[in-house]
Amino acid sequence: MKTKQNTLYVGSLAKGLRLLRAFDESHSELSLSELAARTGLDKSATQRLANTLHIEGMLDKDPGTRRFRPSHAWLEMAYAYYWSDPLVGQAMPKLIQLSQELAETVNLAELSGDHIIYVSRLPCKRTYFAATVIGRRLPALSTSAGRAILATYPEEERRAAVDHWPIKVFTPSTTLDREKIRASVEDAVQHGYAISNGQMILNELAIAAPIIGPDGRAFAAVQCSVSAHTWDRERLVAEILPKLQDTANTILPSSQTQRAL
Amino acid sequence: MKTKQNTLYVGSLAKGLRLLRAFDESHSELSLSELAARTGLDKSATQRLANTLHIEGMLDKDPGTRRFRPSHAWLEMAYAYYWSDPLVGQAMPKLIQLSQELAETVNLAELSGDHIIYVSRLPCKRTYFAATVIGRRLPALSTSAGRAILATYPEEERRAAVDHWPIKVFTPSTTLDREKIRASVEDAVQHGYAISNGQMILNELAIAAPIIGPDGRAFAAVQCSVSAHTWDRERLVAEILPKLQDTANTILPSSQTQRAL
DNA sequence: GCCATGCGTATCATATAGCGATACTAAATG
DNA sequence: CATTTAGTATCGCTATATGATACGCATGGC
Repeated sequence: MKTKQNTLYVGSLAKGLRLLRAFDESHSELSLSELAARTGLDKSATQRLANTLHIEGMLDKDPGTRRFRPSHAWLEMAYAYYWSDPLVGQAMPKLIQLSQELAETVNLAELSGDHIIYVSRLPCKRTYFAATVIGRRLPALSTSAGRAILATYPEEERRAAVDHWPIKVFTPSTTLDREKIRASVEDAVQHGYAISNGQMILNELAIAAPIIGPDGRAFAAVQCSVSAHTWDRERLVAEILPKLQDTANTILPSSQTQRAL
Repeated sequence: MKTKQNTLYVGSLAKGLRLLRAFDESHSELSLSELAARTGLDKSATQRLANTLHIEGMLDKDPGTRRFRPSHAWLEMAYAYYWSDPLVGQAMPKLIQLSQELAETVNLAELSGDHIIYVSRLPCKRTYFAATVIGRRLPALSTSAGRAILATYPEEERRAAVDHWPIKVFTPSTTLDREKIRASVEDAVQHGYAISNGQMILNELAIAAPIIGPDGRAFAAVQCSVSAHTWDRERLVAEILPKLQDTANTILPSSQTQRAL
């Protein structure tokens, strides 16, 4: 571990965090050796760190299988997060209102580097599980929210982002052609909203409007996703967009607060 | 730090976690010295640990004020949690359905020691912020969900819990009298549901039905909270309870999975 | 305008606390 | 029953975290 030759860097803590990050949607419970394998740490280190996390209540341990799982503390962290994010407090009542009016799933997404992360989700219809829980991180370029946000950036930055930000395949219809993405973003520049089609899951239509800060830049967006079986672009723009934009426009991030690295 | 004279315990990691836990609803952003004060660690340790957490992306740092805040990673942890909790996947579509039918706020709460924690929330009406976000931990005895869960326990355990589990005052009408709580729990034993009244916030009525496992014990509950201005106990029982119980009954925790310490 | 205070940052000698090889135990696998 | 695999425990070594100290930069009181 020569991650940093920095005296202000505590390696053991960093390793512990590696263990926590070993858990994700496809690794929801891990044994000691799986943990060791996934983190690249040796068995002893893994043992000590996992044990510490367990004692400190960050990992639950099944007495039978001896496998580790995220504990309730992981949810408490989300709770603490919410209080620290000035946007959420502002937005929440308005999002509830919106979801009731539309009777469709409404999300709040924030930019997080070159990804977006769903900060709040108000599912109104049955959908796949990943669409109902908060905290999902997706490549910004592959989402309507990401494109809507990006569209508020100066041209130079838009270019660079479309050229370099990551893309990942989720469905057969996920757009991989960066020129098509560029067109979609530039379209969003013109109209002030972005639409995506089957990027994350087939037959899903999503529309997003940016939440624009005092400097003209967005770092969050309100998004609504519906089924392509019952909706099309025209109806989306006619029936959903107005309220969506109204909502986005009334959410003004407290000026001094920008999410910094 | 003589937290544990245990060679399987990594103190630095534990201290790092202390820093994370220093953030809560009333401490949403902290400076270095506040962190040091709140954790009881000295300035140097705090500096090193906070810096590490920052480098590892667990804490954001405002370049201007140099204060730390929870990062988006805290939400990603919730996301990972959700995949690890077998109940949530089961329950989510049914909760969405229920909230649509009732047009009232529906929550999923799990027992976590002597507290309950809100695992999923589907707000349908404007309420206070804390009621709209997941991860809130509350004394089980002060909530309808906690009482409904407790009511599925054998008499001996119920007694002990009502005698010893913590209570905290939230509103002028929070019940502090343990005998009244006992009555409420025993009532839930009889009827299979619990009602609470203004425990967390004034003029809030809540009703909860336990999700009962194969062993007859519950460790989670479906809860619905409404305004006492427009609802009363009778209507709650007549109009909400049936659907609430139906929903709770169709959620069966996969038998082998019990949340272990 | 200047000094005092408080806070964030950086440095460094020291010993403690984390390291990882190894050995032990228990439970699966064939 | 032999064999493997995974979890648990031990222990001497030294790399690593420690915390006292010093520095620089703001803020604000006088």
